[in-house]
Amino acid sequence: MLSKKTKYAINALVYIAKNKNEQPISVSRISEDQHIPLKFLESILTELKNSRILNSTKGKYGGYSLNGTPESIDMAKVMRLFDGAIALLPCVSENFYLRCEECFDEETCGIRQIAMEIRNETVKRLKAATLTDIIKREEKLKK
Amino acid sequence: MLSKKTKYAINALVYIAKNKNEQPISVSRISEDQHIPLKFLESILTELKNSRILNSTKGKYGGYSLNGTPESIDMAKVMRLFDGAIALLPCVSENFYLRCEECFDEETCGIRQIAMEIRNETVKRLKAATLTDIIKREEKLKK
DNA sequence: TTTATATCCTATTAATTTGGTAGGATTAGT
DNA sequence: ACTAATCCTACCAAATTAATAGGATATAAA
Repeated sequence: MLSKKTKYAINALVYIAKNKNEQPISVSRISEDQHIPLKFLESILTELKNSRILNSTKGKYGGYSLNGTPESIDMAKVMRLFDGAIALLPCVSENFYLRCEECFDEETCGIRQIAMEIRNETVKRLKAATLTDIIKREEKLKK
Repeated sequence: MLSKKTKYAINALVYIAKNKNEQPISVSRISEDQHIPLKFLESILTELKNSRILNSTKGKYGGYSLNGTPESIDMAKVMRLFDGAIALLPCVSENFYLRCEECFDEETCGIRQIAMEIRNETVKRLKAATLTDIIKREEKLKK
């Protein structure tokens, strides 16, 4: 399951991407439009900024804008930032590898192999899910 | 991520499946062999029994045995029992559907569609991961 | 230079989930 | 009766998740 943080983050990013020709967008505006608790959203956007997914400008008329193109920001990136590993088992995680404690021999573990296949498939799809892709899908669904 | 409960459950089930020609297998034996805390395992096996995945026989020489064939028990079933939904979003869960609170219109939600595709793929693979399949994979990997 | 409106920073808290224990009642084979 | 097993109810501790509080700092415009 995605955490609320990740969902909020993706919603906020999509929102910013949709309005990216405008000025930087303020936390309070996103908070109201997307019904995300203000202070919570603030901390989320700070994290996104710290990991260089967003830019920020301070002061009046300031706010947040995408750092890269909407094609360069995908769900895998956001999930990993807020929820950590995507894999079902830590021992098959690309970015957050940990040995499974209860596992005797990693190399011959049956469920590990399955978890690895699922991770490959899932990561592939999450990486394809860029902001652009998400917005395109929404437009198609609206017809 | 799979919870420890799910991992313990799968390990225990695989263990029982491997020794299924023997008498029913006791919690304490599985606990020792698989390094799973006794009382915790007890509660896990009780849940597996309540949902008819295991049979139990009480009293001396009692213990647990598979209720169905090892082909009929798969990871999807076990995961759903202990961790709930497999899907990344509650609104695409087959067995634990819940409306996404922050979502305005489910029908036109871009990330929902992505989550649905991932769920389909993941569930397919988890259902294929029966006890038999897991054991076969382990045997292959051991060579 | 004041004011309005932003982000930034540090800390704290509340709620939920996860992982695990404790202690005894009940059942059944020898 | 004894032994070894499941069953049952309750409890607890640690970790994670979801937020809130309160102010410091920066910036554009009046």
